[in-house]
Amino acid sequence: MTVTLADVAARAQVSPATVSRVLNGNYPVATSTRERVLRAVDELDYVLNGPASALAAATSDLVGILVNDIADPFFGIMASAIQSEIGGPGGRAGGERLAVVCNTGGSPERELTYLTLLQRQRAAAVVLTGGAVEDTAHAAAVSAKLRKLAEAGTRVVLCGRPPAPEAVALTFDNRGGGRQLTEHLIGLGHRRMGYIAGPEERTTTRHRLEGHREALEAAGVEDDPRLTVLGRYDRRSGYEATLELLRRDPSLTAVVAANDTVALGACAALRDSGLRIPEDVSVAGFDDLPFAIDAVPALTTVRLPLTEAGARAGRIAMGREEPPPGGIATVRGELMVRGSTGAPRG
Amino acid sequence: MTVTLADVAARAQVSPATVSRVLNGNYPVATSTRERVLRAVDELDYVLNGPASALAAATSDLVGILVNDIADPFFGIMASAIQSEIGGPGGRAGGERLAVVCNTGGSPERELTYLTLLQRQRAAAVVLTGGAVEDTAHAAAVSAKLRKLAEAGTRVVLCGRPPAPEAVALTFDNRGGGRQLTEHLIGLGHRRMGYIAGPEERTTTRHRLEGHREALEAAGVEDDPRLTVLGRYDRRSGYEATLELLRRDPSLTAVVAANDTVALGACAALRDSGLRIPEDVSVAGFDDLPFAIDAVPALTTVRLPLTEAGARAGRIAMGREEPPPGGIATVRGELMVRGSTGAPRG
DNA sequence: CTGTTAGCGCTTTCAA
DNA sequence: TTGAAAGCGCTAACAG
Repeated sequence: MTVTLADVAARAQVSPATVSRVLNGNYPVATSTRERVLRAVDELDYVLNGPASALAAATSDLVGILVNDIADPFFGIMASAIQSEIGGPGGRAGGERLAVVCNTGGSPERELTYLTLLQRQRAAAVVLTGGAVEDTAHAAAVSAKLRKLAEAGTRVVLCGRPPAPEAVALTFDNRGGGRQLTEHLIGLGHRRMGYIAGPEERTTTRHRLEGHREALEAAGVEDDPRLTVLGRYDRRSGYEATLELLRRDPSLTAVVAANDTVALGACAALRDSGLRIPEDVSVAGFDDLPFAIDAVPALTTVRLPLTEAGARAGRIAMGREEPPPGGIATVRGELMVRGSTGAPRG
Repeated sequence: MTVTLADVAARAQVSPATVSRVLNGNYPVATSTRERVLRAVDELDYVLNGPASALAAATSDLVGILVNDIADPFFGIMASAIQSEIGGPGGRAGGERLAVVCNTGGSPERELTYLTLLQRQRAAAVVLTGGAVEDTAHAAAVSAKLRKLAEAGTRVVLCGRPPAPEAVALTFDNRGGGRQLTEHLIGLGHRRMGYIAGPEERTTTRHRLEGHREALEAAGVEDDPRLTVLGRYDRRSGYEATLELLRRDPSLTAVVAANDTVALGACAALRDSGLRIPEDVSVAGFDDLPFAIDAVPALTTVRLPLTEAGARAGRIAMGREEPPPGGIATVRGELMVRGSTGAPRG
């Protein structure tokens, strides 16, 4: 019913082995033979059987990219960059790799499930993006999984995620970025700043917050715990947290958000409260996603080179670029000062 | 070296077939036997070999989701909804399906490549999202591919894409949405409206534009071809097209954008040109992505139920919901009137 | 409810 | 440069 390699071989009057060699292009085959085979492939409209091929070769063309939230451009941009370096020629069979992105939704269980599924598929490589969850048990489970994947020959790369001994890592300097941002605000004269953090157990959350606190401490500014609110990485969280902060301290002059999306929610809450940005309250985000510049006023934020980092992670995953020395590279953010931050009122 | 099903069978003192049955859960097995097997699986840390399993069963647990631009939340939101209905228990082996998203980048070649790759993997289902490219040759090639996939037992579902005889389709009523939007503007008194369209060959572009023109015609408003500019579905395109429209006709009183992202760019261009929204120029978008409400002023747009449609497409792809009668369902958009549109000046 | 027995379609030594 | 043959690890009849 479905066309097999044997059918192609028969038609091209060669052995199955030869067809396989032509298709994989990793073995010398006479030009005339190759052409005959290729013609037969075309005529029969043959499509290689991936599972069979993967079974025999003990490795597949699958490359998995794990993201926490596929609806968030932060991940979409990275995933796109990673994929752009993976898809296209270069794979084993037929010269193509199947770069696929898997959405964990930020759930540790789903992360593990996807890792297992990719392991089951004998994936050629796996790239994990974004912050990790800091639960000890989960971290250990992920580590164990990554180790097994690596042992089975799967290349494991972390992108925008803290280093792990089992993998090559391109890490974002979230702490440094957070520090720069708060230093900027302190430099403008702010002393009472609200901080809207992400989910508690996420490394990204912790590092950005730590940077914020480092800056406060270095400047001798009091770190009032009531001015920090935990939330999620979405707009709504920014909106609600801002109202809460305003309730706790109506005199605050700035709001630092865990990321740009949260910052947008913060802006909306401030506007709805009749406060002007930045005259009454300054707002800062993080990531510099494309929409940050379209906020009104444009958002002061920390630009993370998502595309560059993703592309590099993709190349490393494909073995087309050397991993950084020690297996770890830190990618820094760049402070983008725009209209949403200014001197405090009064 | 790597643990196989036979190892598990030996350890559990049963036949390989029994282990397989336990793992696939699609066959009666005595509870005590099952437990013994499960224990052995655990003890040996066994992971099923996906390719082997797919080869033997002639189908895999892979479900592919094709998107035009993974960095665009329009697709991210749909993909997330689709995945949420697919991942999790219910699959064949180990009860899990591998829902993966593939980023075509809007390229017809990559679309075809991914389809071939998924065909090669014997994917259980494929969901194609977003507008199609209207090139005859490409359309034919895609049709042929979809037919082959369907013949091979892969379920094919289109989500937010025009219907095709080879598949079940949930189509967005882009034409109707476009019409509503322009009717709304005409109702406010606008007569000179600029239109920023998407890429020429995309069905989404054409349908939305057709809706716009239908509304103009129905109201007897002149459709000046100079007021329509083609572009891409991104912010920059909206920015540049708006400047161009302003150059062509400084008296225009409204700009209708192909989607929200483009509308954001249009807003930026208007602001940079010293024009107020909506006092000087009204702006409208399409899709109602999360950030639309955060624009200043909030964007008037057409809300598309991306999450609902995606979830439904996912269920249909899994065979957990009946396809709509005739294989086609039209999903309507809802006009969201917000602050970015108002009566024309003067 | 469980075991036996053939393959699934391809890759890859090993020979020629 | 090509062919023959032996599996890769699993599933699915078919018996029992």
